[in-house]
Amino acid sequence: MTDTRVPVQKRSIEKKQRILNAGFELFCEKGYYKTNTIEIAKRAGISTGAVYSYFKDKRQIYIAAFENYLSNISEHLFERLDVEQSFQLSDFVERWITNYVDLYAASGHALVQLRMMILNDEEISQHFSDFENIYFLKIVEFLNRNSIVNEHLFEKVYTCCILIDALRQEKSAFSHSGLDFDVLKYQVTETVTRILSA
Amino acid sequence: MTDTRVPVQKRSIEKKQRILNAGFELFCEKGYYKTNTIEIAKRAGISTGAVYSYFKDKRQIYIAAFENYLSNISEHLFERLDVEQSFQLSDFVERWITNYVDLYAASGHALVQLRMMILNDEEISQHFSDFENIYFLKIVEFLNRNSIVNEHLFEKVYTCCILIDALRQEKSAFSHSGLDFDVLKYQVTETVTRILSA
Amino acid sequence: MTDTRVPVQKRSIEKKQRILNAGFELFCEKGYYKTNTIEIAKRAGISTGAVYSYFKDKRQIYIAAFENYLSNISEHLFERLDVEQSFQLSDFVERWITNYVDLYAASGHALVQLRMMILNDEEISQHFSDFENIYFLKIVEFLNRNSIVNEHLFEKVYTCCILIDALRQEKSAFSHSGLDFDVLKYQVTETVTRILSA
Amino acid sequence: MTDTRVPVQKRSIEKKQRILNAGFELFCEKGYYKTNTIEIAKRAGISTGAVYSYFKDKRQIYIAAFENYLSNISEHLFERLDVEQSFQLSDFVERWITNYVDLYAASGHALVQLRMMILNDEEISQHFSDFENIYFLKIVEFLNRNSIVNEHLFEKVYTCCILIDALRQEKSAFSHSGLDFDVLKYQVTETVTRILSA
DNA sequence: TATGAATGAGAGTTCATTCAT
DNA sequence: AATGAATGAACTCTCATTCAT
Repeated sequence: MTDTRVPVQKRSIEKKQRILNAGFELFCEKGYYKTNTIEIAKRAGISTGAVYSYFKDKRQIYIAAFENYLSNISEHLFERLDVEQSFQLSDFVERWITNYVDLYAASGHALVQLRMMILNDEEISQHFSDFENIYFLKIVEFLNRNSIVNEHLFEKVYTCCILIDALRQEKSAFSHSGLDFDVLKYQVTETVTRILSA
Repeated sequence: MTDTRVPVQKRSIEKKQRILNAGFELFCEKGYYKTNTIEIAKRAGISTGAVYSYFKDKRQIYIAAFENYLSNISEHLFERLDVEQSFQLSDFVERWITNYVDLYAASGHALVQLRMMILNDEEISQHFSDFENIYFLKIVEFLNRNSIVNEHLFEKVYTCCILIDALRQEKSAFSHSGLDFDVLKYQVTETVTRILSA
Repeated sequence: MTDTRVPVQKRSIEKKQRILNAGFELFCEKGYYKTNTIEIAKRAGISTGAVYSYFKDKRQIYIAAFENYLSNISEHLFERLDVEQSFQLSDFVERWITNYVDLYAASGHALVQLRMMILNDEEISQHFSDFENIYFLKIVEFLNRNSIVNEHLFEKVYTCCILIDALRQEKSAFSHSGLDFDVLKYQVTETVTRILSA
Repeated sequence: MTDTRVPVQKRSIEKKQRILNAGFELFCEKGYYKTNTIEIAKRAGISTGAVYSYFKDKRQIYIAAFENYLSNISEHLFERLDVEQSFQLSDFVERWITNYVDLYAASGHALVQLRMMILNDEEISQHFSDFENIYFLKIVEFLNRNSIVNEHLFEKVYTCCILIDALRQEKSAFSHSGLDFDVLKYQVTETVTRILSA
């Protein structure tokens, strides 16, 4: 079995990225099982065979694509949160929610698709089981740095994260008829602020 | 061409139920795409062909199995909520959370699997797109009957439902290391109560 | 293997006939391969199992059904041809053509279906390979009895049979747009008469 | 989902042709329903999967194979009929019969198999319902060009076509014991000539 | 004897992966 | 290095036939 190439040249790196983008798009649109490698190759503008010189198999594309996505988005989020100015909880919550919804809304079904694959595939599970934890811990750490040091902060942050993600999901994936997004956003902002200030 | 049988006799009904149970278990364990019909038949203790005299195709097994699951569990939940005694919000929240977690925890991955299929399969989507809404509305109605009539109640109930389901998920599907379940439960109970009493 | 029953009682004989009729209808409508035994049983008003106590397998139903059909129809045809009166060739041809078309038109696709099965199935082939020959020879014999004794009469009769069956087919199975049936009938009558009088 | 390939390169075109030939042979030998795709692939010297990159499904192989066959043979026939020389009816009939029998005899059962599928399969019916008409009309047109302009020419040509095909069938598919082929050929030639000269 | 639910081999088809070019 | 046609195992589903009731 040929080792999958570690791309060093510009062209190579760019191609690998094209595969990741094409794969990510398709996995989000149609799910892992309905996406086939030929289609990924086609959308990436390369040949089927080439895909396999960058990735051992379809699963590795999935893993890399979602790793890429999560780390990109997490990086962007924390960049936007970490503004140089005096820390105000209510400001922070507002920024957190707005930016989170914004950033994740673009790729609507990504997180549900990922959760499902974490359940159904051992290897994918191993790669991603911690990704949420890392996010939670980064938030906790960020709050600590800004002197928010509550009892049970981890559980509180977890609760807040869930609420914010529900808001994001309502916007980008599952809309429930009868729900007013702005009311919901207000509701979530209030609740998160209250939880963290307790 | 062969019509799917509508079982009327005991033996038949029981066999149909065995298929539903076998299917449901496997779909939860391994997901729709990794579960094959031969395996469903084997676990139900019948032949492949027999499966197809009860269900038109694999997708119909999925739909029936999850419909069965959701309606059963919803029925149980509302039975347990609807206790004859003076209504106390904090009692209600306590009962709601405890019973919800209990009932849904048993079949850990069911809801994530279902959500994924709702995203990725047109026909399944049509069958289930409303099931969450119905649950939310039942809760709203229940609260109304007990004189909880807030502004934006639907959005509030939605928020609460998300939190409670997150708690359930923490117990039965995705555990995050470092999270203390009891602390989380306390946290969720507090928050839900506060939201609904506002 | 249980021997298939030789029905002696009235009810039995009638049931066997019902299977033959149901089978024949379905085989003509949809062909051998698209007709299934459950459907035959259903149309015959008996159970699937019962079919197999009258016939060893599906193929035997086919064979018996077509044997039944062919002998019935042949009998009727020759009854109608064998009128007690002085023989006139042109009268005979007229009667032949009219009655043949009449009798066979009722079961439109039977003969094409049969021919195909004769090609595709060894056992069916053996049962029916002679059925046309017998018909040809009966006609030859009939003509001989009525003093039509030409050279190469067998080949002439064969040619006539083909023409008459083409007329029948035009009426009952494949119509070709632009063909006028009455003109064609006149054409065939003329040609047949001329061939036999030469 | 995978589009069927439209082959442009030599190798590809040749392979598609190999599938058509293998399919055609098998469909003629054993009929549509007894021929399976694995067997077609094997005889074409390729894998099962490859078949499906050239044809959407088994039925499309059938349709393409017979379309191919019919158009090839029709082309050859009319090439051979259209000799540059003064037109003589009796010469033409002789050439018609000889060449028709020759060309179609090679693939004995093709036409019976096709007729059966036209009866039993909606989609195949649509593709081929006109193929006989086209042949009849080409002959009519050919005769017109050569100044054979009778009343009811279409019906006459139809009758002739039937006779000639019966002769072909006698040679290549169903032989009737006791029939002398040469006598029959003479008989058909005579009859066709007489019909067309009337 | 009659039933019709059950069987399971075998069909058509898909698609992740390979490899000759 | 790149291509994309080819592979073939594995899937879903059908139906002639059997056999417990």
